Formats: sequence, structure tokens, C-alpha cells
Amino acid sequence: MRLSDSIESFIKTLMSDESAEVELKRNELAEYFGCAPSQINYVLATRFSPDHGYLTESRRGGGGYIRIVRVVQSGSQRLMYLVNERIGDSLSEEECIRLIAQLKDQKIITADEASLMAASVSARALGVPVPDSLKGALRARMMKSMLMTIAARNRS
Amino acid sequence: MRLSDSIESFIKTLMSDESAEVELKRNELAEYFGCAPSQINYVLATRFSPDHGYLTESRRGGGGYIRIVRVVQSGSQRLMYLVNERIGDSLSEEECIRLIAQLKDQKIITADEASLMAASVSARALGVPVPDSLKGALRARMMKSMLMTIAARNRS
DNA sequence: ACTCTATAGGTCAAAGAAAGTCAGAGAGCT
DNA sequence: AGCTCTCTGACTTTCTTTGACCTATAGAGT
Repeated sequence: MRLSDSIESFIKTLMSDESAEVELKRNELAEYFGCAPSQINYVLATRFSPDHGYLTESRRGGGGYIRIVRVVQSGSQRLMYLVNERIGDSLSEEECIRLIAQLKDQKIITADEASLMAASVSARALGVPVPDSLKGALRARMMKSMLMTIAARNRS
Repeated sequence: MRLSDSIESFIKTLMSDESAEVELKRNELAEYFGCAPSQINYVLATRFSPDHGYLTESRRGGGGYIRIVRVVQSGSQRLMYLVNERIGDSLSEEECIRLIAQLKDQKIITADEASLMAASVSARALGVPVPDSLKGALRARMMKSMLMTIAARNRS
């Protein structure tokens, strides 16, 4: 069995009891598995990425930590479809507006949240000297990031 | 638990009873926590700055003190201040997070809206090949755009 | 009033404590 | 062999904590 797989399933059992969230110390975990600390980052990158349905946050320095949150759960089908399939590498402002409107219609987000999202991807917000192709990429990433956090809160 | 966190919450419980103001002795507090006095300044700087919604004043010499005041502002005042004065041409991710957390604490936005905003300005969302200086500019514009949207809806 | 001194608080740089990054070595397949 | 996935180690970045040195103020003594 691969080390990465062991670490992966170890983390998953820590999370299994419905809490869907773990906090761990990178160095302790590395010590426990007798590997380099950066191995933990590798596992995070290859098995706990947003595409896998997880969000991670961390803090450096004294008392640092890594927190992993599981996001995929039954209810968020529509959101995960958007994140993994519908939204590719680029979105126009119009496409964003359309998707946001749909989410509002489906009551996945509130009207206030919809206008917030629209504001963030608006031409006004992105009015910096950046090529249009990159703006599209930016919108796609922003939308995915926001949809993931919506999915994260909807799990319950 | 980090020392800084302990000191932070200690100060906050001192303030919690709606007085919105505490006065303390730097040396006494340091003694109580068994740390260097300058540790208190660190906590003040990193957790009780204006961005965090606090003002501090102090006096040296005999009978010296440190006073911490939680700033109370109406929602629209706060939003206008942020848009017109605090946010300039550029913001780091950390600054955004701090300002957003502040708005949530003051109940100007909901927790869900806060995480949506944080998601949109996160490094994950802005992870396209664009120079850092432009990312800062982008965050500033996105924040303003979103805050204006919030201000607009609150006027009703 | 004026000076002196004890008593606060302020600053800053350096050490300590975690986590992140990335290039390259190793291992398993086809 | 060549490709892809794993794994490690050196180096980087960020956050915390401490200690040495600096500055301001009140009050006592003259």
C-alpha cells in the first residue's frame, strides 16, 4: 500500500464521524507516518483538492494547523455539476449573470447573495488592465471558488 | 492554544458586557499571562487594529494604561468609510479577510455572505497568471463593487 | 517652578515554530 | 525505455514570542 493512500484513509477515518471536518498538525502527522512533512502537502494536493470535494485552510507559525473540510454531500449535486463540468476555464460576464440568476431561481442562494456574486464578477470589479482572456479565466475561478463555499455550507 | 489567542479572548470577555471599552495595565496583563510585556502590543497590533474594529489609546509613566474601544458605526457609515477611505487601490488577501470578518461581526453582512466574499477574493479564485500588483488592484475593485451593492440594498 | 527619578508603555530586531514550494530522485507500469 | 505518480530535502514564507533599548509621565523633593 502506498504511503499516500495510508495517509489519505487515515485522514478520512478521522473525518468519518459525520463531523466532515478535521484539524491536524502537519509535522505531527508526518512524524506519525515517518515521512517528510511535505508529503502531507502532496496528499492534500492530490486527494483533498476542491475537485475532490474538499476545502483546506491552514496557518503557519507557532500553533499552526491544517484544516480540511468535506464539501460534497447529497444536496449539492447541482453545484458540483457546475464546478466540475459546466464551468470550464473561462466565463463571460453574461454567462456568470445567467448562472447566478438560475441559482437564485432555484433558491440555492438568496437574492442578496446573487447580487453580491454578480458584483464580484462585474466589469466594474474587473476593470483593471488585464487581457480579456484572463478576465474570463478569472471569472471561472471566482465562480468555482464561491460555489464551493456555498456547497460547503449547504452540507447538513 | 496560542498565547496570543488566549490574551485576545481574555480581553474580549472583559469587554463583552456591552461596555465596549476596557482599560488595562500592560505589565499586569503580561504578568498574569507570564509573558513579555511587548507580547501585549503584538496582540493589540494583530487583533485589535482599526481594521478589526477597535481603537486603542494609551499613556506611559506612572498610572499608565492601555484603553481599547470597540468602534460602533452604522452599517452604511462603515461601508462608506471602507469604500471611500480605507480601501485604496490595492488590498492583500489578508486585509480583505479581516475587513470581511469585521463586517460580519458588526452584523452588516451574514456569515454566508462573508464566506462568499472571502471566496471571491481568495488566492484560489485569483490563481491566474497575473502580477501580484494587479491582483491587489483587482481585490480592491471587487471589494468596492460588492460593498456598494450591499450599501445599495441596505438603503430600503 | 524645576529637576530627578521611578514607573509605565513603545519599538524593533532576532529567535522560534509551523506550514508551503519546488525541483529532482525513486518506483511502477506499459 | 518512457511516463506518471510518489516521496524527500533544501529553501521560503508566515506567524509568534522574547528581550534589549527607547520614550513619556506623574510625583517627590528642592
